[in-house]
Amino acid sequence: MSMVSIKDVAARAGVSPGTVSNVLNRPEKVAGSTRDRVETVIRELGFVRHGSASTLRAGHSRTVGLSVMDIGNPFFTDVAAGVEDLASERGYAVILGNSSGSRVKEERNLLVFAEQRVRGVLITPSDEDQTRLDMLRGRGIAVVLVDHPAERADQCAVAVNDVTGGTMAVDHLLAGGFDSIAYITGPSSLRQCQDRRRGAERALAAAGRDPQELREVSMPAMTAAAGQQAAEKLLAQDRLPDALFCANDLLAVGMLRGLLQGGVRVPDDVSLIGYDDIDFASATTVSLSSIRQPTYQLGRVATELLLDECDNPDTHAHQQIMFQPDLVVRESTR
Amino acid sequence: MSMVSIKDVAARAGVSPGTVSNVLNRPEKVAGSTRDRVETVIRELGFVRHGSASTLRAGHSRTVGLSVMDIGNPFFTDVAAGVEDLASERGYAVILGNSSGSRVKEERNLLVFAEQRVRGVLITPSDEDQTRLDMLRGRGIAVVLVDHPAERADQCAVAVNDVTGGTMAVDHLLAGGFDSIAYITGPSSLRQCQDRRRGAERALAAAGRDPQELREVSMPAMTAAAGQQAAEKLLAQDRLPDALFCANDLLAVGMLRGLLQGGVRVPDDVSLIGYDDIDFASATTVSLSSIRQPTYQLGRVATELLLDECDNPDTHAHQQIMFQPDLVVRESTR
DNA sequence: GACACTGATTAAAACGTAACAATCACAGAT
DNA sequence: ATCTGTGATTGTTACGTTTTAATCAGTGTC
Repeated sequence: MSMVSIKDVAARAGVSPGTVSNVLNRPEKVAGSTRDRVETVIRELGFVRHGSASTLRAGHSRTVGLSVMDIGNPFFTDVAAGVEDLASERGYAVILGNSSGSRVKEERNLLVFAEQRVRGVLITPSDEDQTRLDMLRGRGIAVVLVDHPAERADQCAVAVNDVTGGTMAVDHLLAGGFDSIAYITGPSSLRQCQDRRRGAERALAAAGRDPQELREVSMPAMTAAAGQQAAEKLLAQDRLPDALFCANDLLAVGMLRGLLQGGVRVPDDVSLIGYDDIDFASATTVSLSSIRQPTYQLGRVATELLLDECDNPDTHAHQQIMFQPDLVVRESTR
Repeated sequence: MSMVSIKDVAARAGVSPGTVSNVLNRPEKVAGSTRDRVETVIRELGFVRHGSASTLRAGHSRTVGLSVMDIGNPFFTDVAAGVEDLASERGYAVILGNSSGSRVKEERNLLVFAEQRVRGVLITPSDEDQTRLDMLRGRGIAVVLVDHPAERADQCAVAVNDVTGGTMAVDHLLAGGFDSIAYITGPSSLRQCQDRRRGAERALAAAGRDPQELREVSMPAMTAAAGQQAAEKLLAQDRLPDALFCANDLLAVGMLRGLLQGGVRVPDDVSLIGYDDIDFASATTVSLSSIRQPTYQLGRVATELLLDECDNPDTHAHQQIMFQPDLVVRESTR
């Protein structure tokens, strides 16, 4: 219980608390001999800096917040891996918040970030409401959008072109000669879902077809469980589409499971393509065609921008980066 | 930039800072009318409590640390979901640290936890070294072991019986009449890997066979990539085993992929069983038999114990909880 | 021997909050 | 009119660190 403070270290080493603080934060300012002495005492006493006291006095912490929509989705864990790698290289700690797609949970996470006085926040926003983010910025907290393009120029953002991705997916399905195509999607409030749909419609239009004929099955979540329910919905209808475009791989995995259980053969009866190209996509019953995104890079680059904004606020120039997705063809569309 | 503090709120509401603090922490101590007034001012000014100042003064924070071995493994994200759900129900925030199986990263995460003065730590330890955990306890930080039994009685721990699980898996394989069985495992330093092996050997012994005949392929990581490499190793050997027991499902997924690519049929040529029963296990090319663990519960119960130790330190009694695993049979062992 | 200069160290003042003892206002009892 | 008790509020102190200005001890110069 007896916390050892910077004063205890100072007393034991025969220096002032200020010197110990210098050893910790500006080692070059203190003479080699005293530095060594202080460092041994720190080790002897097992001193650990009180982060809160430090943050309070310094006015800022060495942590960043990361808010993701679904920690159970490998897409986001890959992003998180990229964030954490770069952050810890730069000596920052990451506080991870999972909103599970719920607005209130996201709000609560942002509140925690604000209370902890994180240096910056990386967020995959679950809606288009910018006011909460502006609130953070007003508090001097840098905000970078992840997997979301910026509609304004006064912020950094890193995204992947989802319209292009949607077009790629449906172009690929159309090339297979499929007639009726359905789009299996999550909440239509999600920009990702909207954009991928727009891309899909664009592909139809480019092929000289009516974008309106794209059937849609919308689910409240983008999980495997939701995908399976979508399959049941589809099977209950009279006529099955020829090809399915799922808004992410989890939906596709669940859809695949549901279809097979319903006796539908993939790709013989129905073709199927997902989105994200998560690691498991190549391991499913029928391996999944998908749209690959540079996921890890997404997290890493976003963090790069965030830390630049934090550490060089004067020279920092906001950037909006847009990656391009890739088509990965596997069995489910052969 | 201009941070609004408790004093600003107090001035605007015409009360003392102490009263504002009371509104925040012991609302029942303050008269209804003043409470309402203060609360409106808080909203008007957009005041957010300075968590660091609060922690510094109060001597403890409202956060717990969670250190997992591999955030890319669905097993751990399920555990994390359980932890986060209960923690946020109780008003605690979770700081998630991913050690990626590296001892130094785990150490670094624990240091961050100590600096942040978290109230408690939940950890899936990556080795048997208790000194670092005792160090935390010495600082007044509660520690609960997750997915790891306690060898001492002075701590809480929540685990699943891995020896039983290993026995179940190999019992099941033996019941299929398989002759030569191999154990595909991660680092042998991991208790999980050891215990599951012991369980496997026990099953062999109980069947009147020599436990020594269990072949072993040990990989440095427990990922799908490692599983695929293990498959290549196995295929390079002259004779393939009849059945494979993989120490977790990620290894099994990779193994499955590797075997199929090598032209080996599952389960016709080789039977395969994994461990954890992650969500994807039922969606793989050949659906995976596995050993199911109460993963979400593991995280939830561990957090329950941790918060009890934090909030009721005097009445708290340390508990060691051991869950039992279940066998799930699917195609890969039919 | 006084001087300025340099590099190393220190003393002291914050940072925003929680907690405790002290004060206050006021009603009811004597 | 005084006292007591109660509930509401306030003043003050301390938490552990960082930071700035001030002090100190040398070293070399004129």
